[in-house]
Amino acid sequence: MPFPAKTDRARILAAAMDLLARKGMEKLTIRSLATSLDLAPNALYRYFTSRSQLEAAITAEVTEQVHARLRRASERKAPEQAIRALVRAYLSFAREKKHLYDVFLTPCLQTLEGKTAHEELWGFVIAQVARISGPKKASEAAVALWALLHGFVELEKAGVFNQGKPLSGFEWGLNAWLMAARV
Amino acid sequence: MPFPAKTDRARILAAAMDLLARKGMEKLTIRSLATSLDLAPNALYRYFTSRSQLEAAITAEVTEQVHARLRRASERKAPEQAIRALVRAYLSFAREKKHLYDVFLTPCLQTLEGKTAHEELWGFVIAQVARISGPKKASEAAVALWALLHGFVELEKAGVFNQGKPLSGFEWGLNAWLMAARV
DNA sequence: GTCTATAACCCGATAGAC
DNA sequence: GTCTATCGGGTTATAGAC
Repeated sequence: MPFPAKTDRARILAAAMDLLARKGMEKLTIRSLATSLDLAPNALYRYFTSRSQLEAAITAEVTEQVHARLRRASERKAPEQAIRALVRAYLSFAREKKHLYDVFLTPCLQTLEGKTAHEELWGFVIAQVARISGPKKASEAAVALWALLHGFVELEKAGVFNQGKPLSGFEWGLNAWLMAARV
Repeated sequence: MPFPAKTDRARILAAAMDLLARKGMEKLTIRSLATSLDLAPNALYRYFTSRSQLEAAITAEVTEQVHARLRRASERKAPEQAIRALVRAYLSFAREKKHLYDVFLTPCLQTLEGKTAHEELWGFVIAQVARISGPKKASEAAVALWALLHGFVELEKAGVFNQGKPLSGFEWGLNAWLMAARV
């Protein structure tokens, strides 16, 4: 074959993740990505039909990374310790991989049949919450926990509380959540 | 003078707010904004030195609108009713003015001497929270409340909880917050 | 079938005439 | 203070080499 494939979808995605983590989403362009792979820019359109398709694939990949981290952090732990470890892992991911977290909650592609990476992660969070809250209020408590986590990350990044001790505010909120969630 | 001013800063900002509310941030370009004002694109650079300056001014304007809404919603109410009204006003703003809320928590310009619109709003929220929590834990409780609000808005928008009754999840979280905040 | 090359259309921003 | 003209850099999309 005269033009053997010099790349593939996984290779492109890996290069995109690397570029995103280092430079952020605005600097991740088709051209810069192609350059990092030693390809002509439009060669990428054979694997991703548009930039938004690429973004969706990136979001799915980020979500799987978050999911894996939370799973590892909470496994083989008592219910409440599992939640506390999950929370720490979530916040440290958001801080360590700022640029990845930026695209975490944007629309994402389906991974398996009819299920998005977000939905799989959501199911995992509910299961962990149910261990301390029981199944009855697990869904509601999980919404509140995730909202607290995500809201805290974003507000801290935006710098709205000038020096209002944001982290202790988060811990106050987590304790309030635990008080209400414990069965 | 051969070229009398056809516009001014307030006029441009008003047109930008209108365009933003109707079409969203991606459609708000220097060119589209200039067209809506019947101006050449670069005429705007006399009033805003860059697009990011314009965005910062828009964020300040949005923040002032939110601040005004929350203030109106909570005035002349008992502490806990004021918080509940403030929360409803916040969520309804986020839903009614989706595109405005999108830019709410991005960096914004100073309005008065050395104070951003965000900081002024933050001070107001702390004061409202302090009415039911006391001054001691007001700052921490305010962080948690705002995180819950913002996180809920964003997660709902992202559609991560497939049909996990998001609103009842928020109310569950608000009740948990109230339990812990009440002095 | 995949890559190269290029066209046509957006964007933000700047230079210089009036 | 506004205009025309233009630059550099994004994007999609297509024609054609191999």
